[in-house]
Amino acid sequence: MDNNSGGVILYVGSTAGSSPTPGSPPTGYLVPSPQHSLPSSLEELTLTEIGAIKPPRASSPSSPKVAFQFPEGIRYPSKGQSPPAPSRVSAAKQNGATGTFTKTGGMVLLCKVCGDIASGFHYGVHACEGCKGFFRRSIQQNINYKMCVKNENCMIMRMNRNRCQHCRFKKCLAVGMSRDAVRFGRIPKREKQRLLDEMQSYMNSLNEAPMDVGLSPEADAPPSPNAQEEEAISAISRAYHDIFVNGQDRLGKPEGSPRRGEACPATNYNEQQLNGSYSYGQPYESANHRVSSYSPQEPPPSYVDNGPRCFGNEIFQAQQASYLQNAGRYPAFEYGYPEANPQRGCPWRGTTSRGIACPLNATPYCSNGKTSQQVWEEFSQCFTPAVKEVVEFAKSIPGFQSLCQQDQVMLLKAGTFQVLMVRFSSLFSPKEKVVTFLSGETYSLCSLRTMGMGSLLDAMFEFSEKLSSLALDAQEMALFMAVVLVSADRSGISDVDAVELLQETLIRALRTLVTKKHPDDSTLFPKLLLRLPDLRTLNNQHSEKLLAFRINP
Amino acid sequence: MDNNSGGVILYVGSTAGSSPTPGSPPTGYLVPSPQHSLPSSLEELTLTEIGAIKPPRASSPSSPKVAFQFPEGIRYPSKGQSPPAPSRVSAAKQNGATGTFTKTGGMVLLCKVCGDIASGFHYGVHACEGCKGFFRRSIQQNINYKMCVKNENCMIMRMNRNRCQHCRFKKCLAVGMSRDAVRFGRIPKREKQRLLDEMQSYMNSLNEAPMDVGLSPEADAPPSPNAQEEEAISAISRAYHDIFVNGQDRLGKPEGSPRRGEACPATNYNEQQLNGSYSYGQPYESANHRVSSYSPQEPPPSYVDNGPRCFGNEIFQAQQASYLQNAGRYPAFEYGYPEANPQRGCPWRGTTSRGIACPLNATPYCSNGKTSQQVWEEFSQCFTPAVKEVVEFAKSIPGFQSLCQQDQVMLLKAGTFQVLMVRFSSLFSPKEKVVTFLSGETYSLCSLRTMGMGSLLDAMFEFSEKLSSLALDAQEMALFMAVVLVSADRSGISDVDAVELLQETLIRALRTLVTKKHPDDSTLFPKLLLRLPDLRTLNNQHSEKLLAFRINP
DNA sequence: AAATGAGGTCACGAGGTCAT
DNA sequence: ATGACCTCGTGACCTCATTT
Ligand SMILES: [Zn+2]
Ligand SMILES: [Zn+2]
Ligand SMILES: [Zn+2]
Ligand SMILES: [Zn+2]
Repeated sequence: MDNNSGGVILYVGSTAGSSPTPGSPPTGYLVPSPQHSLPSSLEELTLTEIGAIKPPRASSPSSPKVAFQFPEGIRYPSKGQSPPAPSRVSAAKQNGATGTFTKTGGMVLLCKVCGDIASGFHYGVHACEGCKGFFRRSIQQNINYKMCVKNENCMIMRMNRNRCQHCRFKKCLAVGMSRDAVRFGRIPKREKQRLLDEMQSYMNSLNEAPMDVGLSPEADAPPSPNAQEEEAISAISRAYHDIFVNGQDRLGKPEGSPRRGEACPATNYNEQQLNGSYSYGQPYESANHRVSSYSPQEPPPSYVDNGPRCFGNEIFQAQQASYLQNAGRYPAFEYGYPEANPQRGCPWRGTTSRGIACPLNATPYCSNGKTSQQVWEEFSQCFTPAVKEVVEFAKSIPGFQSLCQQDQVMLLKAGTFQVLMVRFSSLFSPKEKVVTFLSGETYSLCSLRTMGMGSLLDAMFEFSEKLSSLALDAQEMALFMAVVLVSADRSGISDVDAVELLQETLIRALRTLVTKKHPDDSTLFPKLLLRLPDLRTLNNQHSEKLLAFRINP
Repeated sequence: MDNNSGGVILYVGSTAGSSPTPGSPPTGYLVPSPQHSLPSSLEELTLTEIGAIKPPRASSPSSPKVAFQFPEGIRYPSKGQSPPAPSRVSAAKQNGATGTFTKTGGMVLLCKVCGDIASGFHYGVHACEGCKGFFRRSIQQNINYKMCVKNENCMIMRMNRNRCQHCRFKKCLAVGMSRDAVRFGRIPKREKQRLLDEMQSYMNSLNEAPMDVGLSPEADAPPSPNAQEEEAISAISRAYHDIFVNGQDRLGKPEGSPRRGEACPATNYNEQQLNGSYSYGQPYESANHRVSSYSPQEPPPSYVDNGPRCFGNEIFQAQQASYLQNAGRYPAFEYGYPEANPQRGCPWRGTTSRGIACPLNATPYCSNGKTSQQVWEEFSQCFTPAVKEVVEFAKSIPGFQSLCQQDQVMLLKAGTFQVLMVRFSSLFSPKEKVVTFLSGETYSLCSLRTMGMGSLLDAMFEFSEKLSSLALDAQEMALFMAVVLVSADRSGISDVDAVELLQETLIRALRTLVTKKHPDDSTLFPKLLLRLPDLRTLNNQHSEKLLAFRINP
């Protein structure tokens, strides 16, 4: 891959940059710069901001913004500069390393020596300002750096490049820096084209075969954030489709065969942990036994994704999809549940006995004989099959399985209800205040209210209304669900940082996606995020309701 | 993390381009650079404070040194740059008492570890020569300082920084010093500019002059759609400052006279509605008689604070901040240590009887005789004053008073705790797991835990950590608080649309602000929004905790 | 003319020094 | 052991030669 020209291609993107123009109207996430008209031609590609971690630097207001992201990741101070002049783009930089880097047709290159952002092609190699200066100094005064205190094999990275001059210089030479490798003047057209092609194919390869992970020639090239996003988007979209849309049929089956084989690597949560009587919902009080002493767990936040790889971006027409697809597909009995099986169409249809258990079926006449508590308990039970799907879906989120088991379980406990709420929100029809079942039957809010779920139902309707007004498509819905899951309450999470990291990645991916699909509506993304608090509250209300019934039937 | 490297910015006078003659008195403030004119009074004030801060520096009593011009930060001297101001300022050094510290565009930064004047950005943090050297020595020879003789929670300040190496080193790490965080080379313009802007906005917020925002020459007067945003930003920033910063002193007083008169227009909520035993917290169950089980009550938030002092972030680093602000006000000894004088500084100080009621004082020894419930109840009561401030703050949010009274009340009920959580989050020091009071005392999580607030406290710490990592400045904090308020649960809201509209406006304003201040960090805005779900959960946990005590003391 | 990198410049901070 | 100073390597920016 990158080779000769040295340097790792990081990002590119022709989507509108999301970095809001500083000072300019806020609306804009994305808003491509005015003067840059888009394009197809290579040269036109503008760097987009990657939503990344701390990235983009916006230059002067009108200039095309650039963004890039940083590979390494943990934290860095930002920096950057903003030259009024269009040509040289100055990027922001994170930690101390940075510079004005050039954007070659929309890509950011990394320093071949230390991985920092390259400012150009120096001494024959794409290098950052720091390494460039270091190399210059090294050859000018013929220095004799003092021997390496270690084994002469120090890893040279942005953060530690100054710790061993000996090894840094060695690395410089190793990657090919040389006084006579200099190239003057502007980049030859064909060279530029070559770079672009390379990038192009690199990007493509990411889509087709996400196995990039270790392929980078230089060990130090972290996966570009963008690639990460793309992968997350496609992996999650696919999982969504496979599991929630196509997989519908499996809903309720006692045992599920691993998704599509490959999609479901290994992990099997302890039945004790996540099963049986699910009590998703904020694990508060209960799960909190973690109290004082923190649990030891130390799962490495390593990232690598195992998830299924993506394919393309087809656009599924979401909710309706599953709705339609499943109609008439489930044999009622499959949901074997307590009582029998009442209505058709209801996702948890099989779970309930004739109009009893499934709360959604809880129309007045259905509540015969059962106490509210029973109904509620069953209500929860009904979700068992759907819960399993959520678990599968979770597993397919790139990075989710890298979390330690405990954390995976905690997130699922706290987030499953929320994910399901999103998933089934289309069943609520806010306008008419009715719940529509797969069977096509509808129940009015009023009738359901008699079950004692008044406020919860009101809130659910409200939520559904807001969500549906956003009119998300399947891909967006999928990403959003993933975000919802990893945004669940962190109580009981042992490695919060790892979760946050994952969350950040997914949020970024969501923004990228939403921004791409609705470049004209910059409010969509924030609106989506604002649904999260509502979901938490819904989750709490649900948990409480359940608890209330248990304590005080 | 990152940039803000932390540190307290102190503004010091500015002389137009006159590089301070070393040794010469700083008198020369004034003549602010063309575009930046700051109130001279302010400058003087600051200078004074500096003097106060470094008192012992015996020798040169008159050493408030430093003066500079406001950096040319804005204009790029394209050609021969002529840095009028010598970068390295050697402060008065007559007797040998001196220090070289850098003045970044007219401001002096304080050591994040001990509060002394910082000499630069060392190991990733603004630190003084002493702490820098101390940290260097600590990591070079891997030292094992002997255990702290106290509770490992020694306050580290200039005067006593050498008393406990263990705690000093701990503090160094806590504030982020690390070999991996070093930054070499010159400060990127961007960052410098950012610091300046922050200071600027801080200065502005100090002034009443709300309209500062765009004093820039060309600032377009035409009311753009952003006008609304701009207005919201300045109105809210001002209110924040007036109410939470200046008004601090009133905290804890049983009764408060209306803020600064004007700030408190008219509206007075029915005492019955929002008063006495506040029950902010999610109004769910309660507010709407909807539903079944739970009894409504909600308690108060818990925390404490002390105050005032923290403003945002970069600008004032909590403890130092209070240190600074109070300088000259309190007899120096007050800052002493834990043992010193417990009470002062605690906001609800006045509300409680000696060391009893204030939950934060609820260290084991304080909880004498009281039941947990009592403590909690009183704890809640303590917030009465702070709650009133939130009400005032709410009223000053453009558009808030346009909502119907009921909705205003509902939002306040559901959102006050959350606003307070944000407001006082700086009192929690996640790293050390302690809560710091104005008095300088810190209470460990452990001791507070004995009060039975375990999980809630854990969550609060977690939240504080996340929030502080975003390093918001005062303006951002203000806007965020406004957003938090209007993003509270909507249960019981009669005109949801109106609230949503207001929310949207505020969100937009927040984004504009954040984007303008951190053009290089596009993830900040989403990160902020992601705090909302956490706040909801915190709110619920809090409500529950309170309820639990009431039901089962 | 525009693009682009070698070199130079000098603001800055890591480390070392040494009086205290 | 501390911390005020000092030295020198770094790297953000700039200028200018070279090439398209
Ligand atoms: Zn490099
Ligand atoms: Zn080495
Ligand atoms: Zn210090
Ligand atoms: Zn100590």
